[in-house]
Amino acid sequence: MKNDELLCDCDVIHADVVQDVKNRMPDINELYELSDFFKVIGDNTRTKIMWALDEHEMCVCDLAVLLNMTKSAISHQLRTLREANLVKNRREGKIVYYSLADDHVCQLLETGLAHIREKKAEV
Amino acid sequence: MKNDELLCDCDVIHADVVQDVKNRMPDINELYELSDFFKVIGDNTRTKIMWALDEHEMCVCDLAVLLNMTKSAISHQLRTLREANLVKNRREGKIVYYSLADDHVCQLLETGLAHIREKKAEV
DNA sequence: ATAACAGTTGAGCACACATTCAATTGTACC
DNA sequence: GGTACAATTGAATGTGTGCTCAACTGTTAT
Repeated sequence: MKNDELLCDCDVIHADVVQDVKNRMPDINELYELSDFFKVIGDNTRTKIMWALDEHEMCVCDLAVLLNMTKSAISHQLRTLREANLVKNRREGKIVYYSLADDHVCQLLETGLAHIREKKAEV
Repeated sequence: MKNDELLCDCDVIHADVVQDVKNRMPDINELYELSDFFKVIGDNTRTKIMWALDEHEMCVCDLAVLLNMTKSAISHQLRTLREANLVKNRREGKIVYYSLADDHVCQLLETGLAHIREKKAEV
């Protein structure tokens, strides 16, 4: 079976460039992890949670009140964020406090926001 | 109708913190744009396209060959990237060449990759 | 022990979205 | 004009995922 020919429906135009780029591309699995990582950030609820936690550590209830959502919904999203190493938590009795994992995270958000504002200003 | 009470299923625990964070949160619409922006980056195909374009400007056919996908699929994704101001293009005869919109984009990807590698090293 | 409540979890549903397929546009060459 | 091909587009399909709902866990206090 010639899978390659079947999938791509065109002739190679710049074979040298393609080969060169192919050689220099990062590890394919790392790219998977990278897009998955950005996918986690790329959700409105999770973005709001992260901005909130950047201001102050909060418990699930606080976040639920702030964003006007159920504890369950918040908890599900916090789990996703935790698994992506974006937030960390600490338990104090019945209450679990969440905060951003590190400054890295906040920095990423700021850079993204800067990009948006910049592009808007250009028009 | 008391929508607030219906949605959030818990008592306020740290009312002062919640109020304080609420006051300092960025504009809600800007947060929407921000998460949408990261959502665009957070796709495996688009991530691969961006890394490729970071190495060299390429036409749709080149990308299709490189990633072993149809021109149509690539073109759809390029449109999404263009609308998010992540890539730009120039026409030369029949061929349209794509490249990254600016260094900003590459920087974001690098930061994300650094975060992943860092977290992996911690374990 | 048991009641109360913060938080978690799993299944199910509804919606979003990446790819496919088929048709169309834009440009170059004859 | 007509053909060839790069690229785009719209509709349809199938998969992924965010929220809901209900049940459950962990901790505190009586």
